[in-house]
Amino acid sequence: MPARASIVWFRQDLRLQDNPAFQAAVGRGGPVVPIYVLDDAGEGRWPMGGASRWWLHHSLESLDLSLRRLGSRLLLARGDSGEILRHLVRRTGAGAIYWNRRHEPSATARDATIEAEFASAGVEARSFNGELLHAPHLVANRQGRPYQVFTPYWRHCLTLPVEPPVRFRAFRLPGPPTWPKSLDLPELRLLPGTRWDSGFGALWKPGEAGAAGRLRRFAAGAIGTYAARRNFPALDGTSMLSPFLHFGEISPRQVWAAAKAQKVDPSVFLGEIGWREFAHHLLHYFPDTPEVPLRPEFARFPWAEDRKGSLLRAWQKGRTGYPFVDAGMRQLWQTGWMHNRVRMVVASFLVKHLRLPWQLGAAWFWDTLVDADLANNTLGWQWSTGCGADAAPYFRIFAPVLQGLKFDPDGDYVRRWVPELARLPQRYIHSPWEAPGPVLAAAGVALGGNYPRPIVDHAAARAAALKAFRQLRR
DNA sequence: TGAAATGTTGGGGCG
DNA sequence: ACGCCCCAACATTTC
Repeated sequence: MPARASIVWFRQDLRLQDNPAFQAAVGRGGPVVPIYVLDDAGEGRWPMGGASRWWLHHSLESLDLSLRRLGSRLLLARGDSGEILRHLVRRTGAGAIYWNRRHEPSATARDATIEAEFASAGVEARSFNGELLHAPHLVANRQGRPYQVFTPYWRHCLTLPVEPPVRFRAFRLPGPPTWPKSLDLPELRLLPGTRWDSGFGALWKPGEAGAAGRLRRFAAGAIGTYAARRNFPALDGTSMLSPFLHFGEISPRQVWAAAKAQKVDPSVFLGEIGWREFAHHLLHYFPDTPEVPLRPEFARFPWAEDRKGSLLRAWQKGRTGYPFVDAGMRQLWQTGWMHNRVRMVVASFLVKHLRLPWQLGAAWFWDTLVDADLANNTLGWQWSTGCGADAAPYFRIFAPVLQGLKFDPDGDYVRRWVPELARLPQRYIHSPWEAPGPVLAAAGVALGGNYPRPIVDHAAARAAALKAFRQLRR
């Protein structure tokens, strides 16, 4: 008797290589029915943002193409995951449904319900870990408590074995006798109405092939100089794998194996993979941290008034008057991505110089980053604010001019993303307000005209932030 | 993966 | 030769 069909429920694992759920379905030998379900209500308070939807659109297109090369295809649906999957099981007579776990609070709760339902209905429902090197609930310190400091967490993880990636090779993937109904990709309406995404396509190739290409290039090149060059945003010194990892177009095990295969010491780079693991570990144990500070005293932090939202808007648009900050915010808007050094600087600026709530920054990043990831975004913002795990101490306030001088010494990053300052001499590129009038005029810069004056004074803002943080300590 | 203030040291100009 | 001052360079402390 031929095996009954198995359903593969694709989520944030949009790949065929090293995909445990997909591999389990293939291994069963019967027809395989791949499906992706867009379930906004199932995401709780965090339905995917605009940039992520752009990415998802192209990634689904790419996965469908890969499956079609094997004589299969990707079914698309929109709505309640449980309902759609129940219907699909009935329609295909499937005997099994497999998926790779996600670790966000809303997803784990929903998946547990779905798994239990199918089990009691006699359908084999199994979930796998394809998203992380180490399942978050299996890592704890000697007291059985979650780690709250990165270094001991990662030191512990480095003693654990990492599974080698599983290679998938096939010419044909058996499908069902007739394919159930599917939405067409445009019907998911993932692309924006107004085309703010014009700059995305030139930089990004979403999908498994794009991910593999980027990893190959990074492993053959920049990984060797990662430690020395990663902090300079004008250089191509980082892997830029974050969106591919978020959507699971490549697995952390594949990244791990590729990094370990190089002659150079990859430990600084792998430490960044470690931060991703740590973020998921924390979100697992502290599921309300996307909204609530881990340190409770921060509930009474004296945030500044921004009645008309003009400070927030200036930050979002990259018009704060601090070139390094503005360059970062414009890179984000135009490409859906920002260099990590600059993320730390702009986050510190929003929270400490403007004293606006970190949740506003997290929401903006969520909507504009192609790599928006609930665990990473939450960790990053709470870390920057100083209200989270292993957090920056309250007195650690990045000075936007100094950060620019240190990490963009030639001003190339600013010139690229803030073109109205491009003709300023290097000496003034990070502090145009210090330039003499004739120098500004010669460079075509009109402060308060085509480029703003600083919206806050650095020294005064720093003093006010320190005062607010001192108040919190009592 | 912080910045600024304060302290220390030593070379050099100068009376 | 000596003391004094200035200041750069670096170290330490503080927020």
